[in-house]
Amino acid sequence: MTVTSRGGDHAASPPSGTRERIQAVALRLFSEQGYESTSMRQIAEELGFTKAALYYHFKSKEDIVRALLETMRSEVADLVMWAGSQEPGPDLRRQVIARWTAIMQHQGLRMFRFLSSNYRLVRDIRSDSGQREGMAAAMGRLFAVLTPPNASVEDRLRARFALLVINMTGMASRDIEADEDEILAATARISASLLPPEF
Amino acid sequence: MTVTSRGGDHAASPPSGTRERIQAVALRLFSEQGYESTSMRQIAEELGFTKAALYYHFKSKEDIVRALLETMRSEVADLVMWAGSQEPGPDLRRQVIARWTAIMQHQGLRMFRFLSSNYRLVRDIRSDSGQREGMAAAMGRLFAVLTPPNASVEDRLRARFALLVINMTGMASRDIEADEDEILAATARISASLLPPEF
DNA sequence: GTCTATAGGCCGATAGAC
DNA sequence: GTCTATCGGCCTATAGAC
Repeated sequence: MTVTSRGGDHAASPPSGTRERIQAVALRLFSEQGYESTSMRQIAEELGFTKAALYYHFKSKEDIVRALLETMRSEVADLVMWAGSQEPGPDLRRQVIARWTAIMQHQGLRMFRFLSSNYRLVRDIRSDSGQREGMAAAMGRLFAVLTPPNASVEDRLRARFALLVINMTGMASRDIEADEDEILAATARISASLLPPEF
Repeated sequence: MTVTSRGGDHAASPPSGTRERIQAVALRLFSEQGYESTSMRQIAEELGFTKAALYYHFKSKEDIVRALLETMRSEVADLVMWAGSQEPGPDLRRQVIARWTAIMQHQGLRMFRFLSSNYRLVRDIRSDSGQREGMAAAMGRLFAVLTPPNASVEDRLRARFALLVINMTGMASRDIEADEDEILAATARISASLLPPEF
């Protein structure tokens, strides 16, 4: 998955890993400082080379965002595909919460932070690149796993909040002194209690 | 409250309302487009004058942020003071949710969006202005109203999530087709169900 | 209170050498 | 793949006229 072309040569070139390193650094800086206040120069210097070298790997700053979006989209799509292959039921819903938590502990939290702080940027980038299916659609299919077919508005909201509280854990626990593990376990219980009742 | 000085003359000058109009426009643009991509020129033109005139009212762009922070801080402090004067109990907790919802429907949602997208900026601005008590402290006292004295980690998280879901309603309901009123009512029920049980 | 004009700096992006 | 050098543009902020 994610077969995007290099800047200089063609597709599927030997995996130097430079693009991935650029993406990771860029995502970290975007989520910590904001997209606009992170310059191409800063990203490059953090990686030990100059801005011009960066433009060899990505043809523009927005192109880095496009790559980040594709990475996250494919991660969500994978989770949805896995969920679609399982038996529906309370057990599946608990496992979706666990997997979502795992994604959010990887690069996901940074990604989520970036997405919610740059709604317009992301929307505008995605609308000019004719993408097959966006992350919003993938999220919609994920929520469908968590809700009965003709769920009420409240139940549909509950499904969305059940995943959102996981993303908000950092913000909510900033002033709570307790191990991270205890906080994550408590959040998982709260998330499960938010899910709409059995169906 | 909020007796900050004008740019040109001294304190308590006649309420031309220009500062307030500048704050409102700036907050809207900051929350919609981001702080960095909103320029002083754009704020000024939206109000029908030029950038230089803006610098008469606020000595810098960060100074606008300082004024916005003070406005929000005093709103939270007022809510905390009111809650402190009431009888504790389930009824008070429901009313705090209702008042929080009201604040968030005023300028609060924009403020919250701005705060969570510009954590570093806000922290750096507040640390060099020696402010008596920050918003974080005011929020802490608000959470205390919603939790028993020696609450568990889970209950403390529940209190924070109960308020956070109200701020997250817009994001969670983006793909749900229903009136705003129905969504708000459902969110209020979910928020109440998140509060830690009676104490 | 609002204006024009400008200083001084950083930005994204490109050209072309190595 | 990485570099130096540069372009054109927009930014925050200030000076000084009205």
